[in-house]
Amino acid sequence: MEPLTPAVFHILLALADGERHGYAIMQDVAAASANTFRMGPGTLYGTLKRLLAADLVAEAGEREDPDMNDERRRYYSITPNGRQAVISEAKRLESLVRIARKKSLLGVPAR
Amino acid sequence: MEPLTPAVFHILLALADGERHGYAIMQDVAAASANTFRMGPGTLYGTLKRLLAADLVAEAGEREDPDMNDERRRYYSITPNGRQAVISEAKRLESLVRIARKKSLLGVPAR
DNA sequence: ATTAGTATATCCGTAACGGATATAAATGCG
DNA sequence: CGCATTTATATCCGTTACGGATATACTAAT
Repeated sequence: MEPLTPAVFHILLALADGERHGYAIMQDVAAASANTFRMGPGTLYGTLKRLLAADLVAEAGEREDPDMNDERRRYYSITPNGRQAVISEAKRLESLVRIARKKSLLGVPAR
Repeated sequence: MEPLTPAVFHILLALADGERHGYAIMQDVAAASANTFRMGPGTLYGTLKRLLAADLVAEAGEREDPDMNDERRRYYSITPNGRQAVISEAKRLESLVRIARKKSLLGVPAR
């Protein structure tokens, strides 16, 4: 199944620490990439649909929070399969970065 | 232009430290990814053609080495544009890995 | 009330992937 | 030598994914 496409990886990464609705994922991705990677609605909802079918993401139950309850929102959470997929993709990327560093394409490791 | 597709990134990474012919790139990629990522000839030569058109890669002159001179081989080298593209893509990946680490998807930084 | 922002969804053209296939030269080996 | 395998490049084409445009409608702010 790997490697994951950038869109898939970004979505799973956004969901890794808690469920989110679609629009929030879009904002998260834009923020996380410092606006380097812009994911339009076509990509987002299309990808989300595929992720649901592949059981990497599941639709979460309604928010119980009485206030922040926008009827329109649909919440998504990452599945065990999805978590496993992000992890192994993250490891793959890590090893690519390591190779890039070995070839002097990157500076001192920043963390 | 970014993000780069995995195929593009792998090819540029393979060319980053010296020119190579197509088949050698394929082997390099397989080795670098520990056979995680297999790039068939369709992807390789198709992508190479696009990279040539985009001026990220250029066809290098003939090998002067008299021995290892397989007439069939076509050698490719990375262009300044190509180098700049791998570098910024590598930085992008680095920052994604950093985010993944922040979300506890990765273990202790290995280097 | 009207505008801007939030939120989801589909359509569809384009680009990219990637397996299959073709071709042929170089190499290894019994 | 003769033959199989590996090396090497190339194209074709079906399938998938991306991503801009568009549509719809609810919410929030002034």
